[in-house]
Amino acid sequence: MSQRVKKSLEKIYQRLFDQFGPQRWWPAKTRFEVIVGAILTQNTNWGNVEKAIGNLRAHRLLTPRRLKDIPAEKLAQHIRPAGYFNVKAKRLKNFIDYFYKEYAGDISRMAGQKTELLREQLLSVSGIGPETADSILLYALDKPIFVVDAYTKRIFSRHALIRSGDDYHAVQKKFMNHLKPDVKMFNEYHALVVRLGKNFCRTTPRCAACPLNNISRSAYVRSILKKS
DNA sequence: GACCAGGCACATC
DNA sequence: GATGTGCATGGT
Repeated sequence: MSQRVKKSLEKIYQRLFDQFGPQRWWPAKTRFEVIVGAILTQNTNWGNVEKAIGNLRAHRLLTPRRLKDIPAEKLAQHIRPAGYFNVKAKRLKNFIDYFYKEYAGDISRMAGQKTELLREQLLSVSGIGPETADSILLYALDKPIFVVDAYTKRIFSRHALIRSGDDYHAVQKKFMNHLKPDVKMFNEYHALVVRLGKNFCRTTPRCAACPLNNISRSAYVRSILKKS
């Protein structure tokens, strides 16, 4: 473990938190709703997901039992605004099948299981990849897992804390090897990265208003940039 | 009208 | 193992 990386990751977290404050993720009423949202938000703007969730709520479909009983084709029509509605309907049904098979549709029972086992199980469900699995673990089940997304890769490679070619697991390891496993902090950290990514770091490498501006000029980053 | 958004599975080379 | 493609809506 590198002390400099640890310092940088902690400093960036602090800077983002000071700038944006607590993000209060995940925006959902129940843990089950978090899981539904995690699948619906794949490659999709959150506003569209809210519309789909609104439809599900209006039709009283936001329970494991109701989603178990509804056919995928019918479910797809309710979640249209979230995009990819046919594949996402199947993915929700795939999760529900697993959820009943392993935990009888009981979220508390699921939450009582070990993180590593849960992650393995979630990844075996067709339609749940690393980011969705980790979002479920962290935001629905309160497991200390760091969620990586496209923003994380873009922002932290620009700040030379990861390599641009690093895969999901490599990036996740970087964070988890250098930060204490803290559910509340991991929760905020990922949400803050998304917040930053939405507002800054879109196209230009560095913009003047970015809260991380002078962090990227740290001695550590300078030394990395010099080498490359 | 192009481009993007809190991915993933599958085909092809 | 790397790279390409389909899936689809709604906002900017």
